Amino acid sequence: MSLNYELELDQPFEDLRHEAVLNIIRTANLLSQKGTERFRQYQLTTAQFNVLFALKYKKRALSQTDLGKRLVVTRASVTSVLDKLEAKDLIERNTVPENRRIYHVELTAAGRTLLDSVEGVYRVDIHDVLEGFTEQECRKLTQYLERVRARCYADAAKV
Amino acid sequence: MSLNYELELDQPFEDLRHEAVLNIIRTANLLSQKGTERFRQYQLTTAQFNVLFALKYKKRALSQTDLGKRLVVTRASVTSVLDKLEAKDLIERNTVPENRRIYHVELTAAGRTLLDSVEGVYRVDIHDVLEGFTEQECRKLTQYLERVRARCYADAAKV
DNA sequence: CGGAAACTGATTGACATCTAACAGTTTATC
DNA sequence: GATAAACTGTTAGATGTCAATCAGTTTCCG
Repeated sequence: MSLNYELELDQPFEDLRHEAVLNIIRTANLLSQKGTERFRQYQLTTAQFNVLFALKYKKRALSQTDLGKRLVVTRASVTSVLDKLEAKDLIERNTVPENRRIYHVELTAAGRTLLDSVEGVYRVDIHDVLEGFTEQECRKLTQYLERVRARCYADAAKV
Repeated sequence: MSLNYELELDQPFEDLRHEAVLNIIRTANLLSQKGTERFRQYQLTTAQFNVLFALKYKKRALSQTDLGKRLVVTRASVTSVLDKLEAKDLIERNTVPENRRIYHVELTAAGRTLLDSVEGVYRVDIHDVLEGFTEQECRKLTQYLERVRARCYADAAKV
């Protein structure tokens, strides 16, 4: 399904770069929406799932700031999402004697159990969405996107 | 910049498909953020810019529902964004005698002037971000993403 | 030691988004 | 023609996000 059709454009895209950028954003939105629907079946939002997922696979204790960097979100957002998860007893904030400014965020047993349930379906969804892609094509797609991100960082530094 | 590095993963991604999906979302977030910063220089949010842009290039009169479909957001969201734009006199809601349920949304002169200013810089940004991509590579990237979206639609229908 | 600077998490206010529900209008159907 | 169904825009409430700010806490230097 091309964007031309979706956007009701009379003529094909005049600008291949513009088309590519819009395609990236559009596809990400669609994928996010798909995730949102899936997570809702478990009374989770995407932000909440992302936190649980990050906590499950962390290699070291994470503070709220760490989580924010990991998920590319501000500390304020982390606070808000953790409040919701804490209210559901899915995570806990543990004080750290060595540094009284921070909390180490951890999954509770309930949080781990819930995440384990969602994760299975989540991984199936991922594979469904990229069904038909060879390993080579996955790598190529990833490489393209890494190049785009590298340009974003370069531009940001330039400005 | 690979996601492995960004996510502080000790080991390379075990799952190429998962890596590709996360790359799509991550890259879109970065691009959106870049847009947000740019638009803010003109006191516009991304949603507001999207509306103005759609209105400039529409080929026929658009109702609020039409705008929602075009931008892939709900009618409720359109109402909210239009309220903001109308307060700034950038758009207007015109009643339609033939159908008293709907408004035809149009740019005001001020709205068109503002958009014309932003659009120039916006297009430069787009090209910066995809600098180094050949036409062939842009097409390939777009094709990959269209395939992903096609799978999303297929899956949604299946469920 | 002591004050300045940096860091952390929380809070507030603005925005966008969604779902669900509502009221007015139009269309369809009997 | 009358009633039901569908459509349109709005509103209310929830969530997430951000920027900006605040209050502790820690670190860094002089």
